[in-house]
Amino acid sequence: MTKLSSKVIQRLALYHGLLSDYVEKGVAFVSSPQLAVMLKMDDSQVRKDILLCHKQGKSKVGYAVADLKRDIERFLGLKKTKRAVIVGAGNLGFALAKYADFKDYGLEIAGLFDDDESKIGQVINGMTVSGIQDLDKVIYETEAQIAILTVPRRVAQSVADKLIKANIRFIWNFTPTVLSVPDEIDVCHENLMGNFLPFIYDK
Amino acid sequence: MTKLSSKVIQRLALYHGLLSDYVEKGVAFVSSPQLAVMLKMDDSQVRKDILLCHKQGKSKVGYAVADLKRDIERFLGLKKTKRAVIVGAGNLGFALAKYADFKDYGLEIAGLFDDDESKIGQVINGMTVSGIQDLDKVIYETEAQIAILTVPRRVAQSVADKLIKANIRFIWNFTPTVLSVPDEIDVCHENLMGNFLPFIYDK
DNA sequence: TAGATTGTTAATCGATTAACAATC
DNA sequence: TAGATTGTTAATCGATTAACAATC
Repeated sequence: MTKLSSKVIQRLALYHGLLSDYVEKGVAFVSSPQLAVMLKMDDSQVRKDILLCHKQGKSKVGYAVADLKRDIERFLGLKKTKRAVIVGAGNLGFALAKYADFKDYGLEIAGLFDDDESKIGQVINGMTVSGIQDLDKVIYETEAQIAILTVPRRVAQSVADKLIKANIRFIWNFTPTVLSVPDEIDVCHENLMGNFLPFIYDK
Repeated sequence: MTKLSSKVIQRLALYHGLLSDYVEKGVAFVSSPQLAVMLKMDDSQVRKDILLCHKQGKSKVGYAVADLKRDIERFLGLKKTKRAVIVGAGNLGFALAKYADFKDYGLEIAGLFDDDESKIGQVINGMTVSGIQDLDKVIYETEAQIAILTVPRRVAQSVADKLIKANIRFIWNFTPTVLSVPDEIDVCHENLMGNFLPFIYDK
């Protein structure tokens, strides 16, 4: 199969979110023009994306909401469990630790870490904040492959180095720092301000 | 001038961030291949982007760090003050209220709001949490055009409606909900899990 | 000079949009 | 039936990459 582009995956995730809402409202069918209007996009794009994972659209009525939702979940592997540790127990780390929607995507938080003594031992969402010294052990025991990096920028690179030594494969980077990492490590840089700038540029 | 694509703006913001680091380290010149390696991209892309705002590259040495940084700032209007209110004083709202980097981009937080009595009056980063009933007044007085939405998903749409009535033009949506808004309102949907999924898909 | 780099054009690549027959 | 929608191909559009002369 041809490799999926990031954009397709992102769009499928958006459809999936809308479909969850429709399921909740008890709507049985939804058409590509309907989805397109919600997302302000082209309806043939929607159909093309959906065809990647779902072959049962019905003329005149559209797609069966529950079936399509399930097919997107399978296609994107949303039900597969992915274990992650959160490093940095500041407000952002706490916010992500409490983020209920992660579990809809199979993302399971296996630990929450900080090097600040005053934070260690705090309990958030049933999880206790551990010291950085326990990082290796927890990553090893839980087989977590993902690290969510929410530390202050000045320590971002050094913490990333530690994570890589502890065998983390994916770093979800919420700091504004561009990390230097070996090629085999995937970094998802959550460039907040960069994402937002295009919206206010020139307006 | 032709309209800039989002991608170009995002890349310029990334160069800008790297240039800040170089300024701090006292590096005077940086070349397009150097920047390209850091960001794992093509060097001719870097040159093309830079040419949009800076015409003084030097053969053999590259670009003057300080000058290029300044030119990107002017080009993207980073020094122009943009006023925003944060609605939702949970962990994420607090994290963003404390986010020091916003001011590098001219984003000024003019207020922090919540409808939870126990949060109203709390002080964060020199700012006091106000009740939602004060939203209209503060938006009017500060002329804030931007709202950063960090409320729970179930109230996201109704709070967005309030914001639009209060004359907000841009909504930076950190909830997982796709908002329905009139055409003249710009929504930047910070689709966290959607951004991350492409990185772990199939791996 | 030799070699590294910019500025710039041309070629390629991929993503989006338009169009429409087939379907119910 | 008439009309709305899917599935799918073709056309368009835009973004990325390759290539290289000019520069210092």
